[in-house]
Amino acid sequence: MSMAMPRTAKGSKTQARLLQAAEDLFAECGFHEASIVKITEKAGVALGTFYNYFESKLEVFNIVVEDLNRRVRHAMSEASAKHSNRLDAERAGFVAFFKFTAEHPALYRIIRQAEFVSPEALKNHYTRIVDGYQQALESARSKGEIGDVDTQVAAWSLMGIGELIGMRWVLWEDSGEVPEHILDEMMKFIRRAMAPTTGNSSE
Amino acid sequence: MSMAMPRTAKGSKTQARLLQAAEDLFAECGFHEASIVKITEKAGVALGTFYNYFESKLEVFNIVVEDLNRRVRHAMSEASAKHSNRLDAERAGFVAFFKFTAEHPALYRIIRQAEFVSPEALKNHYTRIVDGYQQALESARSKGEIGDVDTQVAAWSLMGIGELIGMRWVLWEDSGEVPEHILDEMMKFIRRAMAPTTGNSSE
Amino acid sequence: MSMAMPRTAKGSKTQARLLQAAEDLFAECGFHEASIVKITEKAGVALGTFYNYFESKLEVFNIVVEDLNRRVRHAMSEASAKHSNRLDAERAGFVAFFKFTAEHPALYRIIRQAEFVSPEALKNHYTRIVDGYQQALESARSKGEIGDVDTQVAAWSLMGIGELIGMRWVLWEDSGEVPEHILDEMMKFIRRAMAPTTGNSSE
Amino acid sequence: MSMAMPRTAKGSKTQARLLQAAEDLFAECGFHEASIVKITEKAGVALGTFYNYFESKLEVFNIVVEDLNRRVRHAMSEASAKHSNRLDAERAGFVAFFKFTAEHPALYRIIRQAEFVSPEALKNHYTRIVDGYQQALESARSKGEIGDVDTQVAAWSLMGIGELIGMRWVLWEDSGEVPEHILDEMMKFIRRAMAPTTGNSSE
DNA sequence: GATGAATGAGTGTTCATTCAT
DNA sequence: GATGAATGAACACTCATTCAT
Repeated sequence: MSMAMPRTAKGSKTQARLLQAAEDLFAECGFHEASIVKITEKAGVALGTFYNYFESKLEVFNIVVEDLNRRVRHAMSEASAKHSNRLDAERAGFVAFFKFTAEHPALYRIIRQAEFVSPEALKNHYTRIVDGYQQALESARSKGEIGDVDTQVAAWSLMGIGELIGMRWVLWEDSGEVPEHILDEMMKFIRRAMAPTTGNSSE
Repeated sequence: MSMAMPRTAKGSKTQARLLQAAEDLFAECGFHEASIVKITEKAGVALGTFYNYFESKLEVFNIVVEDLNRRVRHAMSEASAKHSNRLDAERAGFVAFFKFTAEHPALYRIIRQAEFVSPEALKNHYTRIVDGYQQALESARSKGEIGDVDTQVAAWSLMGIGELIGMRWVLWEDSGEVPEHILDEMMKFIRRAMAPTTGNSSE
Repeated sequence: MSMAMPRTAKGSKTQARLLQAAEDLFAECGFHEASIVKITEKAGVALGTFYNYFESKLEVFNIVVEDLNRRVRHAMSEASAKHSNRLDAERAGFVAFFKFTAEHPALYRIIRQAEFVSPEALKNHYTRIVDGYQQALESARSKGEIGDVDTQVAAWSLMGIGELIGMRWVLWEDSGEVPEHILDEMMKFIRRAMAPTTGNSSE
Repeated sequence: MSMAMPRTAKGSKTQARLLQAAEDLFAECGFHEASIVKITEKAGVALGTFYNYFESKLEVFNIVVEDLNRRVRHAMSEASAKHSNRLDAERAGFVAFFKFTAEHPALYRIIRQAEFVSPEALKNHYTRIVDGYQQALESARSKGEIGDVDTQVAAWSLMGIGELIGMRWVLWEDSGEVPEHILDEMMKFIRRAMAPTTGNSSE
């Protein structure tokens, strides 16, 4: 949240290099294995330089998490924004999420670390994404694009679906891509779950 | 996986105490903070005793994960087994899962650590649970209890839904329980997603 | 000892600010905790500026010690000077010493650090004060104001008495003042010790 | 105060070696320069071994201070005890103090460090010694061996005299001994200061 | 003259693991 | 089988000092 602002352009560059190195290493080896030595080596600066820009390893972790969170939300909302229909937007959002995941495996890997490293960060990350979902769903529901679902539950469910499908197909498969047909099936699942109620009811 | 078998009854007890202490500490402070000293202290034995029963800290971690996985699956399948209808069974399974989560926060907390500590353990954990789901879904589909869904995608989706709803309401709320109406809404969501196809079309 | 002379008035001011900051910090947190960063921050200048005025942390420490020494001796001799009788002068000197101690706890705190930081500084500090005492005693003795005491031993003894009484009542008591009756008792002690020999002898 | 008790004889020996090494090094290079690496090297054990016996560097420092304090007081009281007259006892006590100082320069050097390292330790050290003095003086006064002095002020004064004479002649002189005549003069000074009042009055 | 980025040796401390008893 | 002393590599972090701008 804080992150001392460098006073010179050179300083900014160094700080950016350190942040990138930290993100990479957290993703690659996790919080505990990503030592300051490794981070500074990767960034090509001396050990002590780290502490010119960050107060602690924890601070840099939090910054990286915040940053990833901002970026993934940006990617998702930008992708959704191109579609007027909620369900199309939904699909686009998921595709963006999976793409981001493929390009930044750091997202999953780092978030999971947060449990013990910085519990608040973990909570914030999920809450922010879900809040975005929920707002979109509220609006879609009022337009009749989706059925009369509980948007909060639906939002957390969507987050969960994306999370595990992403883990299974993006992270665990070498391709790093959710195959088209899996994506289709997933969207079918979601559409049915939230379809506008045309008199059907399973209760 | 192996875990040297104790020769005497006393030995078995010591080993069990160590395992329990390890599980507690992994859940409480995470893999890295849970030192062997702490584990042996909590178990009430000398430091060296640990290595009479386990080859390494990693081994005990894997055993704990396997154990938790076995227990949660057991709890879920036992709960489901009481119901003949798949969707009722589904609900019962989720309830069992949330109950287990409430009683063993270790499940989440430890699994997340696995990412870097023992990636295989992470994969196994999810895969086993999902495989169980999938088989149940296959069978339910052939009986017409659920629609013509892709069981693999559905299984991972259910896992994801349970995972995040559990995190949000069991782990993050003091009550440690998913409120009844949230559970209902979640089941509605799932039922609609997998409802037997009665001529509906989502395109 | 040297201390590079600033070329400009602004420079002199900066140097003075650094010296004051250093004195304050040495007194407050000790030599080792008083980092250059803290000193420059307190002085309101950039880190590097420190080295425009001082060669090293040690140099500034020595200067601070010398300075305190000069000031305390000045305070004491000025106070004594107002009295013609040695024993009255003595009392006035002690009062001045205690007052200085109260206003500059740095004196004790810094001097004690000197043991390892700059042994010479420690030695100089005490020697100079004691030398002053001794000269005054010599002169007083020749005038018959005090008895036939060994002035060197007496001088060191007086120093010791002042040192510990000051520590006990000025430094350790919140009041920061030696109570009147303690001062009186102390002076009685000293007077008797050095009283002109009127034929009494305790041997 | 605490200091984990070793469970085996070997452990006790190691702990004792570490304590001795710590005392030596604190005396030789001061608290800050006496690193754990140096201490363990001097003790001939591995770095980590230190932490089997002490919780921190500070703890070992406090223990060393307490220990020195106990020993010097023991040496002094033992020496005084042989004399029935207070003034003789006084002299013997000082001699013992100077002897201890010569053999354990650590005493001064370490105590002075305490200012910032462990202020309580500093206070305790002086207070305990002075308290002992004061009691002895009380008793001597009631027996008429010394005059009607304020024992508290006298005790702190004696402490101060011993402190500075010791520093000047034991620590700063190569001989490491207070020359006989200096000792004599010092005792004369003290005797006069506390002589039984035979009708004299300096006011 | 003033700045602040960069350095890297050094610190206290932790901890999984080994092994003699 | 149980113990606990011993190990030493590793860690996060500090700080006096240098130097290009």
